[in-house]
Amino acid sequence: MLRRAAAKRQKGFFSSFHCQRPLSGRRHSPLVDSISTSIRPFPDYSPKKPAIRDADLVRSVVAALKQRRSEPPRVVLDPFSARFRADHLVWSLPHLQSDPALVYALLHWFRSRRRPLPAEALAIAAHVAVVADDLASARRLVRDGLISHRNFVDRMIYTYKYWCSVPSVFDVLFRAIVDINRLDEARALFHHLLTYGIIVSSDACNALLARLTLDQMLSTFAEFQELGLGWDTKSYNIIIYGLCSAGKAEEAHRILFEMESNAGASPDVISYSTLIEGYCRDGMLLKAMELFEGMRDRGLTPNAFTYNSIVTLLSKNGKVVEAERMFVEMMQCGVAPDHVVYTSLINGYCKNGNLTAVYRLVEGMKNSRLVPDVVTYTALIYGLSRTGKMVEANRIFREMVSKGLSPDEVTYTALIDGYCKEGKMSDAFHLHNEMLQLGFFPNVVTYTALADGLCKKGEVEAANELLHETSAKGLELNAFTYNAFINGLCKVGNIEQAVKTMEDMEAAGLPPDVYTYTTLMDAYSKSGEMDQARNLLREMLDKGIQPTIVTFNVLIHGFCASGMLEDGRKLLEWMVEKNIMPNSTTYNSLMKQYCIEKNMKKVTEIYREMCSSGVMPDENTYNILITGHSKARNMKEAYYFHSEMVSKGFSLRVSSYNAYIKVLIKKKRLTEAKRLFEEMRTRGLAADREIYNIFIDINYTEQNVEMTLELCDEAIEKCYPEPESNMT
DNA sequence: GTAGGGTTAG
Repeated sequence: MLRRAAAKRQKGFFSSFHCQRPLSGRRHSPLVDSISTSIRPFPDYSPKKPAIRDADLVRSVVAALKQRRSEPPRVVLDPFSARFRADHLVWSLPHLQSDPALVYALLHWFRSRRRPLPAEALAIAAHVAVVADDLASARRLVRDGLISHRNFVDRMIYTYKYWCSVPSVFDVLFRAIVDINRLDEARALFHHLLTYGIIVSSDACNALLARLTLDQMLSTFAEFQELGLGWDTKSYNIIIYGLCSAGKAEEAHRILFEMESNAGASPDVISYSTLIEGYCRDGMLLKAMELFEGMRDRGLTPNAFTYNSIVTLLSKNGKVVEAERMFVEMMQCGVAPDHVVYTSLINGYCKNGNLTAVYRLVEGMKNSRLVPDVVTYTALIYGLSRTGKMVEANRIFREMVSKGLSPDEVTYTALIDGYCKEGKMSDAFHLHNEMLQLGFFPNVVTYTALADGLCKKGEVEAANELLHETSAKGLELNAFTYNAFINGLCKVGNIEQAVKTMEDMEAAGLPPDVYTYTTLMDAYSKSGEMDQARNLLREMLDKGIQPTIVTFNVLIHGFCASGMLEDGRKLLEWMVEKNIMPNSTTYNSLMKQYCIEKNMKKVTEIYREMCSSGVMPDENTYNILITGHSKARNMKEAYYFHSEMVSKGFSLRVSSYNAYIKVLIKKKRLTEAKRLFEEMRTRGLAADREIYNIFIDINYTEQNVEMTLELCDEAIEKCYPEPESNMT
């Protein structure tokens, strides 16, 4: 009798829980509808029934929780602790369904008793949380469940129907699986849920998409779409980003076209900006600009990201004036440049060495109340370092630290490289040690800068040792590293070892590039081995590596210096054909050799060609022309170029002074000769013995005793090397 | 779901 009453009570107690809402998959695609015969219902849940004593305990616990909710759960629940098992927990949950806070409190207390939460309890609590729209709790519960129970997904499905859950619970589940990187499991869940007629949301699937490799991304995209998932704009953007990151901007562009014809997911600012960034990364400015205009035509306003990609590419290509034009346009269009865009432009001017513009932009940033961050400071330090302003670079470094910003390995490397470029290797290594002490890890870029610094000082052996240590640390040397080292070997005259290192480089999976070849060609050129240089050029071209202006200049210089002027000229023609515009260095090589061969007619011809190509003569050009014309006794030409040179603020070098002064004396232009001789002495430059002798004679003849003696002393000091002493 | 900083050749 008693047992029957208890049983009745028990039934009544548990039948108080009912599912009111219809259960179904939230979204049905046509495909899923068409195969709806294969959709199965969610399983029925048949929880184990409690015995009477258990039901009583559950009832007491539930009542206590509900009635004493203002008290700490521990105080309320601890008295039940000894008898309350995992089963009681599950049995309690139906009575707390409408009160998620109590569900969480009970679970929390149970776990605090160092008892593992059953998968079922976590699954039920997750359903309760999602139904109550408490997604943050749902995420935590699901994550817990997934990490601690292998069968958690099954439990979620098993409890779904009974707990009147909603399909979005599976979005939470799916995302959590993705978040813990169990990507295959996520994919399997997508398929499994389809059998219940549920399609995971595109938003949850996007999280999966973004974590896949490009190939998986593309196949999953196609596969899920086939299965009825309607991907959204964000999904397409992930694909565009994936393709662009793999250097496949053109394929990404096809995706954009696809979006434009697909009403469900039209491209937005991010789609365009991502693709523009992709083209910019590949250096395809025209394509990027085309898209930039294209997006505006479609009524999409470029944002700071969009502008930044273009500003960065222009800066990288040395077109910093155009970059700034873009920057100004951006402001005119009402898009406020942020600290990233400022940093990009600052970096552009730093590469350019234009510190005036850099400081102007820093002011602009301040006026816009934008705060420079580590990247901005690093760009500044880099700009100062590469223009040799190490004192100022250090000051900025300290300023950065005093503002609470921590330099990182990139900041340190910029500063270290500055010292290396100045040849101050002990300062560079001092900073390297400081980095280590502060717990920063120098990387391959840092070591490349250091090795290059050592190489430039001729300390190739030390560089070699450093690079071995670098490798021993597990850092992988890159093409920059090899090229710097090959250059070091070449500069100490060890071409053989340099070529061997190029082979090592290739063996290490780093194909020699245009820097490697140009370095070696330069070495062969300077040692007069033009056949070897030519062989390398052929090898490089066969590999499809395009020569740069530096490559051409190296070779033209080599051919000219070896007296092979015709080959030099042919290369000049060829570079123009290849649309690589020669610069003053190119023409200087040719003019210098024609001067040596005393063929001033050719020199003039090339000079005219240079001017008509719009290439401005540099200081070296004037020195070559003045020396050449002077030696050919063309005083008028020498005079003309000297005047022009002075007006441009360039200076003569010693050999040019000597040649020019000699021709002036020969042509009896003594006043001018004397003026230049004095100018030379003021600048501390040593004239030829011949010139000293002439001026000593003149002064002696004019009875300028004091001046005569002064010049004699000076001539002895500067033109007559002291005989080596045998006394030591 | 999109952007910025450091290393190599004349």
